[in-house]
Amino acid sequence: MPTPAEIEARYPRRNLPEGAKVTRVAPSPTGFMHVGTLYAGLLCERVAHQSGGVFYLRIEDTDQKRKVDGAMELIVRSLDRYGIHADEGVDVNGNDFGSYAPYTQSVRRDIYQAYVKSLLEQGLAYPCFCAAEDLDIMRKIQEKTGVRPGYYGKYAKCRNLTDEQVLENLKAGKPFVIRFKSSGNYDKRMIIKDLVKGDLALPENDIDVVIMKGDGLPTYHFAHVVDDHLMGTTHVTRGDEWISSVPLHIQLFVALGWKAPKYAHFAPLQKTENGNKRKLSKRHDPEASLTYFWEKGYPESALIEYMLNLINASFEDWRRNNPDKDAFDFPVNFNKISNAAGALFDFVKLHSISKEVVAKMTASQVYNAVLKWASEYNKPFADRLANNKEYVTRILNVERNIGKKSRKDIVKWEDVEGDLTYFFDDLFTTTQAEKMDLLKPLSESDIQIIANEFMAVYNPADDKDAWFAHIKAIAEKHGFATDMKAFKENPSAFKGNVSDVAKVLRVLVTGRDKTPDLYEIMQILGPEKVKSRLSF
RNA sequence: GACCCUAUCAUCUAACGGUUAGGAUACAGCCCUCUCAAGGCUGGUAUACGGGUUCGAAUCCCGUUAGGGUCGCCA
Repeated sequence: MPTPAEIEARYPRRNLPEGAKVTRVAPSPTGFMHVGTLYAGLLCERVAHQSGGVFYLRIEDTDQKRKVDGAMELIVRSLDRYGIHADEGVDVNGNDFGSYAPYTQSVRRDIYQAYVKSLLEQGLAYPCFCAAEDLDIMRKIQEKTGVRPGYYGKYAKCRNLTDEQVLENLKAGKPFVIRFKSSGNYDKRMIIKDLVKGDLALPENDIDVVIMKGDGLPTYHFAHVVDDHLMGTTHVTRGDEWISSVPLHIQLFVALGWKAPKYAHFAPLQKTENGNKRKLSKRHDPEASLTYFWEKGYPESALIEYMLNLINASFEDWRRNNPDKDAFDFPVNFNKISNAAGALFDFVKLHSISKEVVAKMTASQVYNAVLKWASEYNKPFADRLANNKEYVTRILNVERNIGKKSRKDIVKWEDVEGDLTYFFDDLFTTTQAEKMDLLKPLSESDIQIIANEFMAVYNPADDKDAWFAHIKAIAEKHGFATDMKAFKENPSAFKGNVSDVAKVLRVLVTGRDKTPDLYEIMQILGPEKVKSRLSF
């Protein structure tokens, strides 16, 4: 086992310029990627890199029971996918890169143990032989008698075992854990400076927490302190469920003679249910998992922009003033994180952001993204896309005026297939009856006449104005208003207006009464398809 | 039960003792218009409640209520 001095020598203090921040994201390999991990990762990555510092990835796998195969890969790929790249950490195969390796806690066992040993020697820690059942009973008694539950003060039974007693237990082969011998006074408060929450007055920790478990691995508390010291983390960013542990963590830093990092605790993402807000839960909420967003095909940049918006509300203004900049250029600020009570994960807002993001993409960018999505989640659709690249790209280009007033109707890649149905004969399944239903007030013979007359004059070579002139002419001939103002002033004088005539063509050609620009649709479909759909 | 945190439109939030309480999203209406979008314009009973402090409170203090969190050999 190395000595603390040897370890310190192996992990020297980082030599970084003034103000450079070192942050990390530290997920557990449970096989579940929570959106909150992306949120934290994005925040930390931005803060570190915008300050000229270091962002690293650490795998917190001290709970071997929850470890899942392939989880490492999921973590790395997830972050990668959203453009969050660590300077140090592990790769998809779990291999380390960076000079503070290893970055997987279970591999750092001897490091933690060296420090545990040192605390033991200083009398700042002790072995505890209490069984889980004994602790349960103790807790129940405490609850019943109304005392604060926990292993502290007179309830810390193993705290004052003599060397002989300890030796005896060890000889008997009794399992044990190592506890920190706390000198804190619960009735005293300590001021904790938090970058997000401000100053907090928290009671000192007086609980003799477990720092090393029966399996020889550290608990989160101990691993956090040892790793963030050795790896030189300057800013610890994590969920605010950790706030009440900060006094303990500070205590541990002091006991080990180290300087504690700065802390930034953010509130977890919430959702509403039955009128109440609650934490997004991995058990109950599919949208808590990043895989949900992959399955639906939310553009990565949309989720990133949405998260930035939650991190700092000023992102919106920044985006409006910098429409063409990369979202990663947005300066993220700890102090402006104000989701004090926990922000609701708002899909309506995400959708609005996503529409903007997609509207800024070119048709071929959209095509590629949809194809990539479909290859994984909708194979038949992927084949169709691959076999009709130019055709689909043309379709996606309808009313796509980059930088100008572009259509904003695609939220996520999943939506695209449904918008394409009437461009393919085998997907175009609207029946004659359904069409007539959509055109309801008009009679079938009226519809037939309009269709026939349009077919007679339809020329694919016409430009849009000429095309529309035909529709107007038909409208006029049959008593439909061509002047909207005139129609509005006296609707009863007309059979309808031009839009009703256009609607006939729209429904016959597409099977829908709401579509993008009909002229462009006809151009893309080509005269053959247009004619066959207009004929009865 | 103890301790901690939080409370502004439906939602995310701005305001850090002086604003007609601002913006975005959503919603509604109007305009534009071959439909739908997009775009433009307009709109709405927001400072949880009750006390203080102050010339002046969303902002500071106290209490109430409501939410969230922690009290594990899980992180």
